Amino acid sequence: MNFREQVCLIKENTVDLIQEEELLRRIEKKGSIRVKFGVDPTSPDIHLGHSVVLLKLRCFQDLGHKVVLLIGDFTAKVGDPSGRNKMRKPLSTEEIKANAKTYKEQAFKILSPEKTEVLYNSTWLSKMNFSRVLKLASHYTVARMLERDDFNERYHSKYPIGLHEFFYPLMQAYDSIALKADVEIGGTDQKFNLLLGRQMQKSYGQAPQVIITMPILEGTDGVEKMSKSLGNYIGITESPREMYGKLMSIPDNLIFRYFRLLTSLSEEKIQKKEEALSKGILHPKEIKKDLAKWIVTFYYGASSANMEEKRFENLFKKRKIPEELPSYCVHSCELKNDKIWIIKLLKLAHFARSGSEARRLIAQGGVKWDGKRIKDVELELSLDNGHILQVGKRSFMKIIKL
RNA sequence: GGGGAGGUUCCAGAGCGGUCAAAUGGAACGGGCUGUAAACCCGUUGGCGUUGCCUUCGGUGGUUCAAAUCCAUCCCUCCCCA
Repeated sequence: MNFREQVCLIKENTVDLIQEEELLRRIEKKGSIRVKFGVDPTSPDIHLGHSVVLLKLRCFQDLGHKVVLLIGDFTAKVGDPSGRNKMRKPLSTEEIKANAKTYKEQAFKILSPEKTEVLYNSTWLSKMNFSRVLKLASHYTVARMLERDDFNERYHSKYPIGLHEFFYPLMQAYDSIALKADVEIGGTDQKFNLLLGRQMQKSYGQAPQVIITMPILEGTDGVEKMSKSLGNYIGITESPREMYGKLMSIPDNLIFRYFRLLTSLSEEKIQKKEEALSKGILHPKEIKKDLAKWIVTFYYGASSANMEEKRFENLFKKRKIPEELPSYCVHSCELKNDKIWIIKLLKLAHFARSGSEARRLIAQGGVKWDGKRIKDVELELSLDNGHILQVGKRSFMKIIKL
């Protein structure tokens, strides 16, 4: 692949690439360049949203470039104010350490460890003395700092901005100087920080880094950005089953966005699918199945993906009861005259948290016993072996007498 | 330091003496429709072997036949001015 083609591939699906020509020049000159990606070891669980940037880094690695995974163990003590309207609470050293470890493990599901250099910014930041900090700060002005959306908003709505928070972008910029980064990549929410890195490198007599921003991925609800706290995320350590199921439940308008940002399927092939969909040749469900399979295969391999696909078809399309299901053993001491009251069983099997909830489920027609809908809340069930209790459309449990 | 607002059920947020297990919205759950979805429609959302009873509206005490609602006090949050 020639250099120009490399740049085109890198550029795919990015939001910003500043400056494209500079990127080309550096690749031509060096062959292999240093791509910086900084992570905040605050929440260790990586989800598909984070994977967008990681996959782009992987793309760099596949082209023979080096990724510098920078763990912001020092900056975590400040907390990135990006997109926040509050100060973050600083983490303890132990938490940071533990998070960094988990992060690395998860990131290497995507990145190639051989082509990744892991560094910690405490290495140089903890050695900064006050005069060096002052020098760093003198290269930037308050007014420019306040241009940043989140600071601006906080400033005008009178939310407190810790003075130390101004140092977050400065420290991040200093990291680029320390690393002599050729490229820095991040989500679009990082644009300000990334640009500042460019400017500070110039102030320190270095060639300014190329910056790349990647889109922020919407979560499974299709509206909000994917995040753990909103509960609309798909974690990369989730089981193949969860992952497949969640992917199948994303809204249709997200299918191609996910294809572009989460798979390495070529743009050309994605466009073919889009076309086939709009012409009605392909059903959206089929394309979504493809997507789910792609992603599950990436993380767990083809056999897992095939298994989940089959299971899914059986469960949802054919409405069959899955072959393997969790079971619950009823202790004989719970039985009266060899029978158990349905309400009690629902509570024991954790299908309902209270008797009232169990009654509600039955009243609403959500409970089935061996496939037959239960209507009577007073029902007493006799348990010989292997009955199946179903609540809602998807939860099944085999009930066994102990 | 001075002034003001407020803490209600999962969340947001009404209620301001009885008709309140508490409006409305979000979320969740169940049913329907479907492609498994989304959207949409209907229903449910304190507990109890449940036509009735019991416990909830920041904590504690009080007024009253009756308190989420009134009073006192304590705790906590937020805003404005300095």
